[in-house]
Amino acid sequence: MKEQGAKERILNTASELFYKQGYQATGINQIIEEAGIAKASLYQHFPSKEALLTEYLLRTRTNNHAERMAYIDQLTPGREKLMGLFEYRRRHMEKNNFRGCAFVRIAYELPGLNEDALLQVRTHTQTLKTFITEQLQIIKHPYPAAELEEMTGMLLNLYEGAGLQGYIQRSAKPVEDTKKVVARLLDTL
Amino acid sequence: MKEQGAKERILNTASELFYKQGYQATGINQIIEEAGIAKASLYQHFPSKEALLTEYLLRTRTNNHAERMAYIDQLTPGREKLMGLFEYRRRHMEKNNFRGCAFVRIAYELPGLNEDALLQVRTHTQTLKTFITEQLQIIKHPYPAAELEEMTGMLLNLYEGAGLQGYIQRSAKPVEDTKKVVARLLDTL
DNA sequence: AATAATACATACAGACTTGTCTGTTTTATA
DNA sequence: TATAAAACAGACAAGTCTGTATGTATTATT
Repeated sequence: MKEQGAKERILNTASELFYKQGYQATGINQIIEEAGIAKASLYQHFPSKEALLTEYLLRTRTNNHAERMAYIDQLTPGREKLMGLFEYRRRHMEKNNFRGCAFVRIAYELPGLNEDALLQVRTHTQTLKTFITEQLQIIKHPYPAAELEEMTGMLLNLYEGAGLQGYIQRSAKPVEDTKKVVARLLDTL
Repeated sequence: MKEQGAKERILNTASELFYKQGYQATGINQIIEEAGIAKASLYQHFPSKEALLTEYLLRTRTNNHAERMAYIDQLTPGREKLMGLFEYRRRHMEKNNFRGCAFVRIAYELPGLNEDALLQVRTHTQTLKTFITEQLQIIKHPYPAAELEEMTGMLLNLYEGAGLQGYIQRSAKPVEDTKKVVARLLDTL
């Protein structure tokens, strides 16, 4: 059966392996073997391993965002959507065996990340930040700019900090605990 | 001049390189070259590269802790010491060109980290947690157990989250902003 | 059915990796 | 000063890595 084009199959396999094993630990040969394609075919679609990384990051960012939004869209704007962000992270962690955020992983694995890739990581962060700000403004309106920015930063830190702890402990508890704290925090607004 | 023993020189060089470039990106050959020792000498002191990693983590944990405490010891217990933790992180980041926490780096670079190494990472986290709890108890006494644990987790998340953001943005701003938020947070106790 | 594009298998280059081994030279101790 | 320990230089093994090249087979289009 001809499920999908070679290019798609390569990128799917590479993405999975990059995320699970890391970029450096994943060799071209493993990718072509698991994707079931020839090496020459890979290099016809991607000029280098690094190009594969760039596309992986781009695609993962889009996919992650879409999936997250698909979950959050069902919720009512404001407080509920904000809580949904944390709940989604909890589910994501359990589904992915506590492997953490793909972008944080890459950022830490490759200290000398090229500018393109680093931009993807920063864009991902910015997306989260914007989302948080928007929801906060729905909860409390008007929200003084300085306070709004402060609160946004705080929630982002809690979000990332909980994710990091969850990864290190291989547990959903940090995120669950943080969810409760955030719930209380939002009540004070 | 005979500055230091070969073993020390190896470990110093390896530590520096592991931290700056990452573990995988650092080769044995680079270590011996920059340390100015022979390859045979390295393998007389360390059975493998992985053993070098283990000692690196152990030593870094001890050193980091000692250095942090040397700074914090000058401060008065409670609120000031807690703020000192964040201020120390800010300084540490600037001094180290925003390369982030050595343990977080390793934890993300090597998804399949061996148990010994992972234990070092977790111990580091636990040390921070304990410190935070102690200082909180000084500020507010008695502190109900549930609330104390909650507040500890929150501060740890803010600490780690700010560090992560600072690393990604290569900026001290996230930590500085978080410092202010924490200051206000501690006032409410 | 002929042509063009795509994917195939696989050998190969060249550089890298960790770790071993041999033998020499320096250093410290008795 | 003799002996033992440690560090030296550097070749080598055995394997990995990315990327290229050659030529064949499959697929799609005209």
